[in-house]
Amino acid sequence: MKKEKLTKNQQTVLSLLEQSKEPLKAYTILSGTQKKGIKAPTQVYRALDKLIEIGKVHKIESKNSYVACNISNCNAMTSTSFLICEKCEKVTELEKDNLKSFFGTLSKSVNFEYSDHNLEIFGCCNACR
Amino acid sequence: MKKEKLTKNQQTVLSLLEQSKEPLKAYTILSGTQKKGIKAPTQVYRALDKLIEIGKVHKIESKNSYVACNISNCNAMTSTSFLICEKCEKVTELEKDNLKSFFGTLSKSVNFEYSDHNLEIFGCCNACR
DNA sequence: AGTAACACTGTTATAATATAACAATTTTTA
DNA sequence: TAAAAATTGTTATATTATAACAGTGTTACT
Repeated sequence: MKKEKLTKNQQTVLSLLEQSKEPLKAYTILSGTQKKGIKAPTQVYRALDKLIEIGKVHKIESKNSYVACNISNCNAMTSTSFLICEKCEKVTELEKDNLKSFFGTLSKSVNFEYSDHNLEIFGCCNACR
Repeated sequence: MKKEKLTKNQQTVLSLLEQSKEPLKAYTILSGTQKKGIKAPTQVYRALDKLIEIGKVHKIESKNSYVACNISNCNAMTSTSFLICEKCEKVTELEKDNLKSFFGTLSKSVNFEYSDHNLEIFGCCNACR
C-alpha cells in the first residue's frame, strides 16, 4: 500500500510547481500542463490531493494556491507555516519544529486540544526591501 | 469618512452571523437573509467586505466561511488567530495583540518584515472532550 | 501466474465560491 | 446645496472545486 513512486500526472503537476517561484492556482497548473496531457480540472485536483497527502505540496489557503514543499522529508502535511511576501508573492515555509510545539502549548493554555494548524504570515521579504 | 452606523444589508448579514454558533458560508448567509430582502450573492459579499474591513467579521480562509467577531473593539481586521474545533465547528478567536508581537519577532529573525497574519489552529475544544 | 483489491485515468457535467459591470439612489462632506 | 462617496439592486459571468462513471493499470497475495 505504501507507494513511493509518483504517477505520471502527479509528476507532471509536482514538476510544474517545483519550477515555479510562486504558488500556482489550480487552473494555472491546468494551463501549464496541457501539453503534457492533462486536460481537465479533475486531473489537476486529483494529483494535488495526492501530493498534499504525502506532503510534497501544500495549499496556501488564503490564496487558493499550491506550492511544492522544498523541505526534505517534510511531515507537515496538515500543519504548515508560511511567510508570504506581498510584493513578489514568494512563499517561504518555516521549518524549525514548524511551531507545532508552540501552538500545542498555546492551545493547552486555553483548554483546547491542538492537532494541526495553518499559519500564513504576510509582509515583505528581504529581497523586496 | 468614519461611519459608525451599518447599513441595512450590513446589519442583516452581521446579525445572522452573530446569531450563529459556527462560521457561515456566503451562500448560507444568502439563504438566511432572503426574507430580509437580500437577493443576490453580490449583496452578501459586499456586506461581508465592509464588515471585514471594519473588523466586525473575519473570514476563516481554510473553510471559506465567515464569523462575527465578538471581541469588543477588535482591531484585527487583517490579522486573526482562531481555534477551530473539528468536532463541533465552533470557532474561538484569540485576543488580538498577543500573537502579533510574537509573529513580528519571529519574522524579524528570518529577515522578513511582518505586517499581518492568519492563524488557524485545528483540534478539539473543551466542550467536545 | 491468477486474481481480487485498489489506485489511477480520462471524460463530461455540475456544484460552490466569488466578482464584474451598470444604472440608480442615498448619504456624507464641504 | 452641490459635489463626492458609498450603497443599492440587478443580471451576467468568472473562478475554484467536486461528482459520477466506465475503463485501465498496479499491487499484493495465494
